[in-house]
Amino acid sequence: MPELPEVETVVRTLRPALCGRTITGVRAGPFARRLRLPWKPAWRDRLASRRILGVRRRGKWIIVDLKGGEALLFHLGMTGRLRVVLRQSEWAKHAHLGFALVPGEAELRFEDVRRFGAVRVLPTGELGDFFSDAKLGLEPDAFSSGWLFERLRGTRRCVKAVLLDQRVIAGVGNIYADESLFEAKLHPARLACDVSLTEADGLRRAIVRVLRRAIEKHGSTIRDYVDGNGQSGGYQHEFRVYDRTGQPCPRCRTPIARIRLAGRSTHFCPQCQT
DNA sequence: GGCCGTGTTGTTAA
DNA sequence: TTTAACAACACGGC
Repeated sequence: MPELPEVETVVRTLRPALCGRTITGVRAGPFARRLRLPWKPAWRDRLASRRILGVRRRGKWIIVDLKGGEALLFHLGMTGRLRVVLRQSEWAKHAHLGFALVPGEAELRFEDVRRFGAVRVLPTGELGDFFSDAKLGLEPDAFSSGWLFERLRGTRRCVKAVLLDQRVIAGVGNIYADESLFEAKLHPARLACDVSLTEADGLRRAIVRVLRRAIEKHGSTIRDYVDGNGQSGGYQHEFRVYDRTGQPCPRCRTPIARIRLAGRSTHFCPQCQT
């Protein structure tokens, strides 16, 4: 499930394959179907002959910056994949779009089994408005403990629900919310407004630490996720609570519990997370 | 073989 | 206004 570490890994693996190349055409895969946001035919012309200047990430969005003031944006949703393959290679079953690249024989393919992903083209100058219209929150390494404390203090939601809210922190999803709360020894169902400044400080550090480790392991592959080269991640082997229901807590050996919170499966140690 | 769980985001309802 | 619930989607596992 692509969250910040997976998206960051995709960006890092795509960068050397895309930077400096030129998009020569866009084609639909043989099994292409309507995505959450339908592809607009006019976008093809806005991409044609554009040289790729860079690839970057904002939250869970992937931004491909193009010469001439256009940007190609991807969101992987739950099962989206973005990878570079040879143009003549067979289309995956749920491949929706292919972006041909020169020089060379490569093609950037967008695949998405469940079609919760999104592709769009925007003028680079409108990116700021786009993200502010979406009320996208701060990157996890860009806020202070005091800021997090204030954001938590102002709401009566569970602390985990706040972590998952992209309008507060951009990029954290279900897996890393659970792992960060374990690292911070915070119970996921704690009311956000009851989290102290000291606890908020620990939580901020935990989030940054967990995400950094996950990026070092190239993200987590549960089922669908692969990086821009089609490689799986390794952080699923480092999970301490996520998907470890009933297994001993790595700190105190108490069996990991699982509850439903904010509509999501939530894993935690009932002994050492309080 | 039908049903459930899976997680992200946008929409709807309370 | 804030918060929770739900729909969208396909597939693996039981």
